Amino acid sequence: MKNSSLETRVSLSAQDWAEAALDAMAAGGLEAVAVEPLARRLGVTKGSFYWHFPTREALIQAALAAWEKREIEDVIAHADQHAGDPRERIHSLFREVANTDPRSERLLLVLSATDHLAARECVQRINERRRTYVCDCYRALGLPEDEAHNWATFAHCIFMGTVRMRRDNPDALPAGPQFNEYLRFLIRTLIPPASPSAAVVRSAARLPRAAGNR
Amino acid sequence: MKNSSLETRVSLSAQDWAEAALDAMAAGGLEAVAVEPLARRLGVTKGSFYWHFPTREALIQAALAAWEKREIEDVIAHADQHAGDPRERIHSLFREVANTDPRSERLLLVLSATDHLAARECVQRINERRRTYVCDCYRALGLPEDEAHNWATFAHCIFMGTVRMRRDNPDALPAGPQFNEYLRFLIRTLIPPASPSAAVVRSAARLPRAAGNR
DNA sequence: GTCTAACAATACGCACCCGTATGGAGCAAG
DNA sequence: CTTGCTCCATACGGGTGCGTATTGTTAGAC
Repeated sequence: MKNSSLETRVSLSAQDWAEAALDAMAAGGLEAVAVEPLARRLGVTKGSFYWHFPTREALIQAALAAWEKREIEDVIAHADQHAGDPRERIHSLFREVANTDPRSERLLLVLSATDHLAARECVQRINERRRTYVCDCYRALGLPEDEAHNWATFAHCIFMGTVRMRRDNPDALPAGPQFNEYLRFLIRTLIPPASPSAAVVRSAARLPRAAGNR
Repeated sequence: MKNSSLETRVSLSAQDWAEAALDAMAAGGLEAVAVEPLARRLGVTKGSFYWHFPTREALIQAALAAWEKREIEDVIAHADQHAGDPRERIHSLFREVANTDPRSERLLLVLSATDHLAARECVQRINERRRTYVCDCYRALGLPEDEAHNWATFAHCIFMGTVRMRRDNPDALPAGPQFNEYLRFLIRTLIPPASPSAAVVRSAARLPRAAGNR
C-alpha cells in the first residue's frame, strides 16, 4: 500500500524492485523475473535497475530473502496469537487453509518446480518451518515424539495437497458452504484421540493468516 | 529403450521429438522445450525439427497429448489389475505412492506451475482422472456418494502432498523401513470404517505402477 | 539409373534479454 | 556556483531462441 503506480515517485528503492520481482515470479515463474520487462512495468529503464543491483541473480536472491523473512514471521505471529492452547492452534491452522495468501502459495508452487538451487532451498526452509510448527502443536497436545511427527507430516501433506488442488481442480473441491463441512471432516480425522464429540468449528471463515502481507 | 544416443539412427520421428520434449519439460520446465537445444541434444539441427512440426507450440501439444494418454492408460491398467476388490485397490494405490514414475510427478508439478493453458488443462484432466478413480474405489467400498467424495479428495490431497514433500523436504519424510510404518499409519487413517484389525500391508515395496512407461 | 519423397544442414532476419559504458538531471553541501 | 552524490536514460555488443528459405543427402519406386 506504500506506493501505488500513479503516485509521483521520486525514486525507486531496492525493495520496490524486489517486490515487483516477487509479483512477476508468482505470475510467470522465475524466468519472468527479467530486468527489462520489470523496468517497463515500473516505468523506468534498465539503467535504474543496474544501479540498485549488480545482476539479475542478485535481485532474485534479495526477493527470495524478503519473502522468506515474511513467511517465517507469519508462522511466529500465528504461534503468538494462540499461545498456550495447542488444540486451538491446530484448529486455527486448518481453518486458515481457505485463507492463505495466494501469492505466497503460488510462489511455493512455482519455486518448487524450478531448478534454481537457492529458490528450492528457500521453499524447503519455509515448508520445514511450517511442518515443525505443526509438529510442535501435536507434541503440545501430548502425543509422543514419533506419533506427533507422523501426524504433522500427515497434516502438512494435506495442507499442500489441498492448496494445490485448489489451483489444479478447484471444481472438484467442495465449494462455499460445503467446504466448511469438508473442513470439519478434515479436523475430525486429523486430530487424533480426544475431542470425541467432534468439537465444532466456530466461525470457520475468520482469521486471515496473511492479513498484513500486502 | 528403443534408441540410445550412440546407435546410428537413420532418421528421427515425431515421437522421438515428443519424448525428448517431455524429458526437457520434466527437467527444466516448459521454457526448456526449446527447438535449438533439443536439436543439439538429439544430434541434429533445427532443419530436422521444422520438418516434423510446424512450430514449437505444436511440439508441446504433441508431447502433452502423448503423456496424457499414457497417464490415463496407467489408471485403467491399475483398475484392471485389481478388478473386483475395492479394498485391495485402495491399498495398492497407497502402496504405490512410493513407486511413482519420477518424470510424471515432476511433469505434474512443473506443468501445474506454468501459465500455459493447454498444459494446465492437461494436468487438470489427469488429476481429475486419478481422483475420480479413488472416488470409485470408495464408492465400491459401500460409502454413500458424499462421503466417498470427501474421502477421495482427502486421499488425493494426501497423495499430491506426499509426492511434493518427497521433492521439497525428503529428509522430513520417514525414510526406508519407517516409511512402511508411515504408510500403515496412512492406511489406518484413510480407510474409514471396516478393517478394525488394521489389515497389514503385505510387501509394501512392490507393484511399480509405471513399469512399462518409458 | 533416374525420380521422388523423406529427412536434414546451412544461412538468414527478427526479437528479446543480459550486462556495460557513458552521460545526463536533480538535489544538497560547501 | 561548483562540486559531488544519487538515481536514471540512452546506446551499444553479445548471446540465444524462433521461424523461413534454400539447398543437400539418402532410400526406395519404377
